[in-house]
Amino acid sequence: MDLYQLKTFYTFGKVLSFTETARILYVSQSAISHSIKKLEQSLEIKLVERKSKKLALTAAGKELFESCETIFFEIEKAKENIFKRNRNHLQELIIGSTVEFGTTILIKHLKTFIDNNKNLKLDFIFSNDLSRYLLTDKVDFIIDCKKHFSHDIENINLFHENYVVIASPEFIKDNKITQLSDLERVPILSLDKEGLWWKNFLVSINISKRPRFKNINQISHIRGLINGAIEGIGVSFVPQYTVVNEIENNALVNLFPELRLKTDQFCIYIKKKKLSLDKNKMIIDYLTTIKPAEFSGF
Amino acid sequence: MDLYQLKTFYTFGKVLSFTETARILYVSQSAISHSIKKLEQSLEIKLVERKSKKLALTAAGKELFESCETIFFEIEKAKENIFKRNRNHLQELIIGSTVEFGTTILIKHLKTFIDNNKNLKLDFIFSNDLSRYLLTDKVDFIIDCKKHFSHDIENINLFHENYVVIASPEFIKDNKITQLSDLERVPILSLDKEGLWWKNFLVSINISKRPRFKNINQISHIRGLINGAIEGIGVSFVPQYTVVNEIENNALVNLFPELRLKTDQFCIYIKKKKLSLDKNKMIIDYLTTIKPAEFSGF
DNA sequence: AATTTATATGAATTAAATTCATAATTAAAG
DNA sequence: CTTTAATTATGAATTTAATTCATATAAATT
Repeated sequence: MDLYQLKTFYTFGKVLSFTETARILYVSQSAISHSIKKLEQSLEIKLVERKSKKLALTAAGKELFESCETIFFEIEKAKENIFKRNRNHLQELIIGSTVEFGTTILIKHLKTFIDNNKNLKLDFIFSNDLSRYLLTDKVDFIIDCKKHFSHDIENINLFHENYVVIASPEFIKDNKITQLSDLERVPILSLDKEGLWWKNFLVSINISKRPRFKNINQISHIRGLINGAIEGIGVSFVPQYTVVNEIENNALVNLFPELRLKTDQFCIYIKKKKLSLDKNKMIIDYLTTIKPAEFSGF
Repeated sequence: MDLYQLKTFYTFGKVLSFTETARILYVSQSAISHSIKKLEQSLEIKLVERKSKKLALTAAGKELFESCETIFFEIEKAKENIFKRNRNHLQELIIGSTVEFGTTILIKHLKTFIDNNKNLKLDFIFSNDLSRYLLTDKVDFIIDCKKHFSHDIENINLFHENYVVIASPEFIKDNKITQLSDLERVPILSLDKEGLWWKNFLVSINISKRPRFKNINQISHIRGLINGAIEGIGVSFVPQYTVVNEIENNALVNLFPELRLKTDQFCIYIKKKKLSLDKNKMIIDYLTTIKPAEFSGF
C-alpha cells in the first residue's frame, strides 16, 4: 500500500472530486486519476464508484477512508509532538468562524491569547458556509451558529447570540414605528431576498401578531444591513453584538427591546480526534473561560 | 514529513543500524543514510545520535518512533480491513517459536487450524533467539519459554514444559546408573559446553545431593541430544514432549521420574496492538483452547 | 598495525510520479 | 435539442526525486 496514494485517496475522500483533490494537493487532475487507479490496482479492489461524472466511495472505499482518518491524524499528532521540541518552530492553527462574529468579537477576544502564545500562529477563515472547511480539515475547528452533527464531531457551547431589530432614530420618527404591525409598511432589510434571515424574529412572535413583510430589500452582508439601517434605508435584524456601539451612540435604536427573540447557539465544532491536540486544547480552554456575556457584546 | 522517510526511520528504530535497515528494506545502505538525513533536515531536529559507530535514537527520535508504532500499525489494520473484503486474497501470519516445540508439537496441533482457515497463509520461523523477530515485526507473535517483558508486549500462558533426564536402557545397564550421583561419572550431553542447559535440572535438586558433572559433551541441537542418548553416548536432559515416543518404544528411559523438576512456562508473546488484528485473535483463540497436557505430549 | 565493519557523501543513474495533450463523457446552459 | 462547460481517463513525454555507485571516513576487532 503506497502511502502517497493513500494520502491522495484520503484527500479525495473528503471532497469526492479528482479535480478538487488536484487543486488541494497542487498537482494535476491527471496525477490524481493515475494515483487512485494505481491504489485500486495494488489493493485489487474498487474504492471509487465512477457512475457517470459523479464519483462516490464504494463500501471498501468508505472503510479505507475511515482508516485514513485515524492514520493521518496520528501522523498529524506525531508532527505536533516533534515540533513541540523545536523552540523556533511555529505551530499553526486555523479557525473558521462566521464573518461578523469572527471579524469583530472573536478577533477582539483573541488578542490576549495571541500575545500569550507567540509559538502559535493563528489564521482565520471567515465564511458563512463553514461545513466543508471543517470536514476537509482546512480549519482545525469552526465557531458557528449552524448545527453540525456527526459521530466524529464534538460540539462545545460558547454563548447564545441575541438578535435585535434596529432602525435609525430619524427613520423611526419619520415612519412612526411603534408596534410590530408597523413593519409591514416599511422597507425590511434582509441578507436574503425572501426574508428568511428574519426567521428567528418571526418564530418568536405569536402567529396572530406576526407581521407580514411587504417590502424586503436584500443586502448580502451584515455590515450592510447595519449601515443601511443607520442611513435610514429601512429596518434591520442583526446580532446584538454587532450594534452595541451604534445603539450606545444613538445612531441606531433597538426597536422592540421587550421582545424575547429566539437566540442562536454559537458552538465550537471540532473533529473529536483533534481535541487531543495541545494547540486545540489550549485555545478551546481559553475560549470556554470567556463569559458568554462578553461574547454577546456586553 | 515524508511518509517513506518515516517508514525508513521506523524500520531503523527497530534495529538501530543503517546497514540492517537497508537489508530489511532491500535497498542500499546509502539510501537509508540519505533518507534519515533528509527526514532530520525537514523536521529540523536530530533523531539519531551518531556517537562513534554505534547509533541510537535521541529523545525526539524515541518519541517519533513511538508515534510510528501507532501510525504503521494503523496502516497494517487498514490493510487487513481492505483485504478481508477480497475473497481471493490470502492473509499472511508469521509465527515465531522455539525450534523443537515448533517443528514437532506446534506443527502437529496447527494442522486442523490450517485446514479450517484456507484464507490464512501460515509461515513459521523457528529459532531459539526470538526476541528480535518479535521486536522487529518479522513475526506476528512468538511462542517462547524465555521471558519477554515490555510495556507493549502481552504474554499469554500456554503450558508448562516438563523436562526429563534420559538415557538408553543399554547405557543405564552398562553404567549402572541408579542414583543422582552416578551422573558424575558418565558423559553428560548438553546444548552448551558449560552444561547450563541442565540448569532446570540442577536447581530442582537440594544442593547437598546435586551432582557435579565431570564430563560434559556439547551437542548443539535437541534432536542431537536425543539421538545421542539413544545411541548410548551419554545422558541427556530434554523437554518431555520431545521423547514421548522414544520412551514408549523403550529406546529411551526416563531416569528419575520421581524428581519434581523445574518447568519452563511457554507463553505467547505479542505486541499489544497486534492483539486487535483478527488473524491474531483467531489463532490465539485456537491455541489457548488446546489443553496444556496436549502441548506437553500426552 | 591490519582488517573488518559501519556510516557519510557527491555524482551518476534509475525509477516513478507528474504533466501534457487529448479523448470521452456528462451536466448545465442557451 | 444543441452547444458549452466541466469532469474524468489515458498514453507518451517529461520531470522529479529517490537510489545506487564509488569512495571516503571512522571505529571496532583481530
